[in-house]
Amino acid sequence: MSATIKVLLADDQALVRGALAALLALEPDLEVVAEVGRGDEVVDAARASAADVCLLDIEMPGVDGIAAAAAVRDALPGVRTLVVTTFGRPGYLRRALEAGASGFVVKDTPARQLAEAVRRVHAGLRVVDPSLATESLVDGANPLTEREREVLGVALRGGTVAAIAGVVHLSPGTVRNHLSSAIGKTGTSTRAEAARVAQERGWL
Amino acid sequence: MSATIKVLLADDQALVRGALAALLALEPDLEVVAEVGRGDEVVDAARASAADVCLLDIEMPGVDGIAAAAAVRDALPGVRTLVVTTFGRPGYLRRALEAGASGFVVKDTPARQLAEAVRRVHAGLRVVDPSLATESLVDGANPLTEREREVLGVALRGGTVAAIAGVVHLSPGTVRNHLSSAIGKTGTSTRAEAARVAQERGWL
DNA sequence: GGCGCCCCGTGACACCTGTCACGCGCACGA
DNA sequence: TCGTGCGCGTGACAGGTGTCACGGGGCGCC
Repeated sequence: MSATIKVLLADDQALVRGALAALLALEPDLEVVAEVGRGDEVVDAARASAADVCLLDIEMPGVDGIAAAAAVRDALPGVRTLVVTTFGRPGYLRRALEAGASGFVVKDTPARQLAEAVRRVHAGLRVVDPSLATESLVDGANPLTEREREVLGVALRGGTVAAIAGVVHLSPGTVRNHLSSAIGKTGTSTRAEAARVAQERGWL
Repeated sequence: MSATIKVLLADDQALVRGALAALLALEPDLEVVAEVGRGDEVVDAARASAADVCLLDIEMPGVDGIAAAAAVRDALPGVRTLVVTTFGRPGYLRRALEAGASGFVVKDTPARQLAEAVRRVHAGLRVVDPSLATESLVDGANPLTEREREVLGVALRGGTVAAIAGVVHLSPGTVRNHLSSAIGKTGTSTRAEAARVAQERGWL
């Protein structure tokens, strides 16, 4: 058990990663022992560096921060994870906690609170952005079924129903039905709108 | 003429702002004299703090970083601006330079280069991310007409042709023609795809 | 003055989309 | 066992969408 808390940083933007490292380096009881730019490098780097807390951004190429948190929970049960993200979507918070994250912080929070959040997470406490905690309760669960999420995720990139059907290996008619259902559940009238709304709410 | 370079930070994410401040504070010849979270506060803050260089993020609520750069150029001709952004869209680079920015850096760049970029900008040099400079030349100018951009920008949010027509005060048929033209110019087959592609290329 | 380009509008057409109804199979809980 | 919900598929239909052709007007340029 070391005197300092060993922190791993995971963010795809090198500049932000370096900046966060500089910020945390100001704290005498924190030590940045590893930096990675991809979600699939988190577990290996955390093991190699014996990190105590992993700071994970959600938006990363390949494996995102939520999946990385789940991987850390499964592979390194003693390591805590703290998800830091740009967008305060309620769905993100819920999914992050389900993935075993101990904390959830938005990038809007003051810089000084980050170090404190790291300490709390390391102490075994849960840290959740207060502005999101209430929103998350009001929001509730994801009403979309798995197939609806899948179809809507592909629809997010545009393309026709036939193209979507090819990607998800479904009949075009079934794709239309799922899209129609998703449109109804999001209160929209177009699949483009539905995909946008669903993504904003973290339902994808 | 002061010994240190006075830097103003503009980024809507408080955490990133603080982290960048910590990063730049490591350099003895740089001094962060102001931090703002909105584009429309840049000019006033730069004037009040007598900043030499303004570090501007593009993605900001209200006035974005590009518009802020133009405002600084008009109001404070002696102040240099350096645009820092998440997305390396060629169109952003061109528009930033047109707005009078002296530099353009992506958040993917190594942290150490940021301080160097600030020094070069302060010295009157242009700093452009090399990976984007070539792309920008290949890409060329924005092929979309003003009305096409307008219509496509509204189409980005989804909604039907009639809804778009209502927003831009045009006939539905005209909206369809503009969308059709934009679809052709983007090489796509759907307005949702066209809007996405156009945004990725910085054409909006 | 012609010419080209862009903006704006109309009309028509094939095609795609969103919706509804209906069916089948499967898993789960009462 | 039955009912229920979900996934998957089909068929049909009104309405929206993308494309094309055709006008007219304004503007800059040779």
